[in-house]
Amino acid sequence: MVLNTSKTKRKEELRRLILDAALKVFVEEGLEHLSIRRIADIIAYSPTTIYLYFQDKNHLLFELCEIGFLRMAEINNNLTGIQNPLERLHRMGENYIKFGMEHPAYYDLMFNQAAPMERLAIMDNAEWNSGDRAFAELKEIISDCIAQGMIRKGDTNTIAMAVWGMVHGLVSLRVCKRFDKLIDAENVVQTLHSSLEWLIQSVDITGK
Amino acid sequence: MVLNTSKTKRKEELRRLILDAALKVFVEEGLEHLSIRRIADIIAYSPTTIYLYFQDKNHLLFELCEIGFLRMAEINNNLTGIQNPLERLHRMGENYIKFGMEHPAYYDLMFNQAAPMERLAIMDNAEWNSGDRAFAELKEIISDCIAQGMIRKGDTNTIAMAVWGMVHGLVSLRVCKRFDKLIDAENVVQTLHSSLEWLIQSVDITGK
DNA sequence: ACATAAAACTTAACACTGTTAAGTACATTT
DNA sequence: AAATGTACTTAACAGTGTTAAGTTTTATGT
Repeated sequence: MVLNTSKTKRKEELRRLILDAALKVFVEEGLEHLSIRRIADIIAYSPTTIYLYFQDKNHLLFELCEIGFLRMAEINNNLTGIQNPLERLHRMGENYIKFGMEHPAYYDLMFNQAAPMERLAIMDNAEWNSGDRAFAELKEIISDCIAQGMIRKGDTNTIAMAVWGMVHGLVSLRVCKRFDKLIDAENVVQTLHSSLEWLIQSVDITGK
Repeated sequence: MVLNTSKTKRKEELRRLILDAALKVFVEEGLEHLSIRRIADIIAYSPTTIYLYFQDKNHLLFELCEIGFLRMAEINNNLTGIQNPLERLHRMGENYIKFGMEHPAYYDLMFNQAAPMERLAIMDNAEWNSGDRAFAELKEIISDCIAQGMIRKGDTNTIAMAVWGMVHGLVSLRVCKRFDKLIDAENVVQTLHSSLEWLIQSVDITGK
């Protein structure tokens, strides 16, 4: 069967229209205001039409997640050129923080919300390609760090989880507003970066 | 005005009954199944009665959070007796993981969900006592670690955020099921502990 | 003991939510 | 021109948080 006929093209166009509308709402007004009916209003179709293009809301949210991962990959383009793997790791963390601060709605959806993952959980043979790719990239940098004796040795998966965890924790607590009543509001983002720096320097074993 | 009259006592009793029912539902069936009407059914009152005891659902969820913090504090009772502050920190992290694994619904509510924090955000003079207490305890341990030259020096707030972040990140990603498609399911919890161990040992500067 | 006042609770409704079964309008094919 | 198939809509179901208004129960003062 031939793809990219004018039929499938028109199908793809409306699909994209739905995603764009969804994106607009949840970026500008937050995930709690993103409803099927709201999307339908914007694109001037009936709510049920959306179900002809997405199995259910979780599937739609998963697609928004995927778009988020693309945006995140874009930000990580500035890693090329940094030879020192620990510096790469640091910069990757900085990018992670930057992404979380600039796109809190995306971040929440990609790493905190249950909905998008439920799509994956249901069909248990499905793979999480975006997650896999990002995690593999992280593991490669960590392998390099170990190979060059820059961080403590250990199982790559274990360290990758540790490093991902430590950066995600900072961003997640910020996005979920857990620092708001504990840390002076003006300094939170600055302190986020300081925290990452402290962690990277603590993990660095060169010259110790 | 005298407190604890039979009037206020009966008020407190139903209040407690509501919280207990809410707790039962959200622990056994998850936060997404916790509705005002569901609680009302269990306690055999009309849904609107709940609004005589809680301003809105966010306030109720905040109270559940507070109960969660009490449970967490209980788990941390095993810290007394550990003199070495870095060991205390490690154990505190272990407790954090344990709590997250045993009470994922609580954990999600306490650290990921927006709803309970919105109660605090609205009335901007309100303090987050549970959070303050836990954060202060963490900062004290970190002060001790610094004083005894066990971790890199730095601003206490910065390091407290870093340490909280690194443990929360691990637990949060697990509770939000972000490891499920990346790490072998049987080993996740074990790897969580290994990751924490790697982090603690990396942060430890004694004997370097 | 009884009228009055106050507290406790319920009914009915509003404005939403995701989702589905059934039906319509239109374009394409035979 | 009739039949098939695609694209889309209408109407409804079962659920959500929340509120205004009304009812019932309890407590109080005389």
